[in-house]
Amino acid sequence: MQYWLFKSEPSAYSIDDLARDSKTHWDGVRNFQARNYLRDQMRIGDKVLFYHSNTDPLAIVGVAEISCDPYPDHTAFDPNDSHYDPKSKLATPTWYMVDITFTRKLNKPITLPEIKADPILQHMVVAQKGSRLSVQPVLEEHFKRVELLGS
DNA sequence: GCCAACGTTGGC
DNA sequence: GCCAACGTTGGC
Repeated sequence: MQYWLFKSEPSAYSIDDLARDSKTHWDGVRNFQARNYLRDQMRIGDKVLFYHSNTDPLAIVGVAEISCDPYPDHTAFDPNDSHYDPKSKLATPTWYMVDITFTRKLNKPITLPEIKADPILQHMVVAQKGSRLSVQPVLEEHFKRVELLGS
């Protein structure tokens, strides 16, 4: 079982949206490194930290769980979709997605400044300068610490 | 709104 | 295969 961090701009899709929907497709990933994590390593039952980017406050705001194995991202096949990619073919899809299911909101969101100030969490990928990956691996000790600090 | 960081594209 | 140009992400 592995741990991940998913970034989302709350104006596009927030933790409250996920709480309302209970479950969602994580579509639209169009970065090869993120795709490789998603397609090759994510499995049912993996745990996800939900992070709000491009907003105030920047913070880890909740926990979710991967609730299906990876499958082709069908939005890449749809010319009318903003994530359309003509190079992704039905027989050989370029892009993949997973479903995530809401677990809970943190009682206390862990803000990016708090992450950077914490002796353990400061090593998270999301705390590194220029860290743009929208889907990142998370170490178990980091996941546990976020749960501890956020409860 | 600015811009650093980084990925992708395409000319050569 | 190099690298300049360009586009995007996302913190500040």
